[in-house]
Amino acid sequence: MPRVRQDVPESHRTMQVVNHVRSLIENGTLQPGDKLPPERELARDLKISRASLRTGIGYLAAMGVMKIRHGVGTFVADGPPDLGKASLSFMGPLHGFQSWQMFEARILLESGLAALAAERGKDEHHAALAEEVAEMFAAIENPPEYLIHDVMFHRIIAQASGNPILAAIMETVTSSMYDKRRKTVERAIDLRESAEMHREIYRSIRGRKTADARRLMEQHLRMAQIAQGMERPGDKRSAAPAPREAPLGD
Amino acid sequence: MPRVRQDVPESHRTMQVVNHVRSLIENGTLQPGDKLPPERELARDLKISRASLRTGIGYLAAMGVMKIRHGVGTFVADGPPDLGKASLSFMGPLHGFQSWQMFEARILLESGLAALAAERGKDEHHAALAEEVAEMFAAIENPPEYLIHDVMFHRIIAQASGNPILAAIMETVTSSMYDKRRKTVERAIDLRESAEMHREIYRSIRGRKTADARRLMEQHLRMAQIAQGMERPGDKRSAAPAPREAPLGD
DNA sequence: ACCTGTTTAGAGGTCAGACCACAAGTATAC
DNA sequence: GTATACTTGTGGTCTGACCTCTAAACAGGT
Repeated sequence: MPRVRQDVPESHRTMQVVNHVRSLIENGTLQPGDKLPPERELARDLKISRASLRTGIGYLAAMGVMKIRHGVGTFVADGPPDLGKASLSFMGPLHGFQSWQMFEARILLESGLAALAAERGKDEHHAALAEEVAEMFAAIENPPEYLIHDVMFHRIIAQASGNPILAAIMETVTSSMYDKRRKTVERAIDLRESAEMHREIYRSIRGRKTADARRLMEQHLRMAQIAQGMERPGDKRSAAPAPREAPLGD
Repeated sequence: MPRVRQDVPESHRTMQVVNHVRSLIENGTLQPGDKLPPERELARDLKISRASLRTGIGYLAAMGVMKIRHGVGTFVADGPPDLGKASLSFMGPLHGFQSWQMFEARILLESGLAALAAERGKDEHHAALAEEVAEMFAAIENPPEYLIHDVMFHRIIAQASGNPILAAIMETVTSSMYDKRRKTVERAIDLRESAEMHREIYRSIRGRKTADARRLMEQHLRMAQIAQGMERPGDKRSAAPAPREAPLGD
C-alpha cells in the first residue's frame, strides 16, 4: 500500500520547538528578518532545556527557515527561498544522481520558466533583462564577469515568471552546477554566440512570444549542456554535428 | 549584486560531523540503509562531545540524509529522496507561496515528466501503469482507494522518466498538496472521467507518443486544478493579465 | 518444542549548569 | 579624535548524569 507518510523525523521536544515557531510564522508574529528571542529565554518560556531548544532551532536552520549568527542572534531567513539546496550534494552519491539529469531538470524548468516570463513579464523585468544582456556583451572578454550576468539573467527570468516556487526550485538545481559552470566559462573561447542567444531569448520574452521563448531557452541550454559534456550517455543524436566549440556559459 | 554564496550555516563542530559523514558517503563507506556507529562511540572517535555530534547528526537528519530511530540507531536514508519536502510548509507563509503556484509547478514538472516517460519508459513501467489504471477503474466508487492509485500512477511516470532528480522534485511539490487533494477526491462526483484520462495518458506513454503524453498530462492536471479551485487569480478565459506581483531583485 | 511475559543491554533523548567564542557597543587612555 | 580595552549579550561547546524506547535474550508455563 502506497503510504504518503509525513515522516516527521522529530522527537517530542524538537517537534515542540518546530511547531511553536511554525505557529509564530503562520500567525504573522514572526516575519522574514525578525530576530528570535535569546535561546536561554526561549528555553525557559517553553519549559525545555536549552539543549533541546537548540536541537529544534538547528532543525529549522538546516531547512533554511532560520539563520543563526554567532554572537548576534537567530533570525528568520529573509533572502531568496532555499529548497533543500544543501541536501542536494548528499543526494548525488546516495541516489546516483547524474550530471546530465541535473541538466535535464534545468532545461525542463527553465524553458517552462521562460515561457511563463514571456507571458507575464513586466516592464521592470524587461528592463532588467536588457541590462544584463548589455553587460554580457560588454564582458565577452571577461569570463568571470560574464558568468555573473549570465546567472543574473536566468534569475530574472525566474522572477518574471511570477512563480517563486519554480524560481526556488530552479535556484536549487542551478546552484549545484555552479562550480562546473565556472570552470567551463573559464576556458570559453567565444562568449559572443552565447550572448547572442541570450539576446534572442530576451527579445522573445519582451515580445511575449511564449513558444519562442520556450524553444530558444531549451536550445540555448542544450547547447550549454553539450559544451559542458553533460549529455545523457547513449543519446545518439549525432545527426547534427555538435559544434566543436559550442557556446559556453549559459 | 549577484552573489552565489554557499551559505553553509554550520558552526565548526557541526561542519566537522557533516563533512565526516559526507566523505563516508562519497567514498562509499556508507550506503543507503547503513547504520551509523553509536553516538557515544562516534563522538569519542571524532574527539568531540556527544552534544556537538548530535547537532551535526540532527542537521543531516533535517536534510533527509539520515534517519534517526529512537532506541535503535541512526541510519542513512534509503527511501525515495526528499528535497526539502519539510521546509516547503514553512516557505508558504514566509515567501507568499500560493496554491496555484504550487499547482503550476506541478503541471510544468509532470507534463515534462510524462514526455520523458513516453520517450524512455520500459516494459516494466508500462505494466505498472496499466495495473494502476485498472485499479483506478476498479475503485471508481471508492475515492480514498482511488487516490492511492492516482498517486501511484503519477509516481510511476516519474520513475519511468529515468530522471530521479525530477522525480524527487515532483514528490516534494506533490506531497504538499496531498491533503487538499484528498478532500477533492472525497467530494468527487465522477472519477470515471479522471480514470479515462489516466488511461489515455498511459496509452500515449506506452505508444511512445511524446507530444501526446505531454499534452494529455497537462490537460489532465489543468482539469484537476480547476476542480480544486486552484486557478491563478485573474486567469480565466477573460484573459486579463493578473495584477499580482512580487518585487524584483534579491 | 512453543508461546508469553519479563529482564536486560544498547541506543537515542533530555537535562542541568558551567564555560568558551564571537560581535557590538561603551568606556577609557592617549 | 582615535584607538584600545572592557562589558554585555548571544550563540557554541563540554561534561556527565539520567530518561525512554527497542529489540533481543531469558525464563516460565503450557
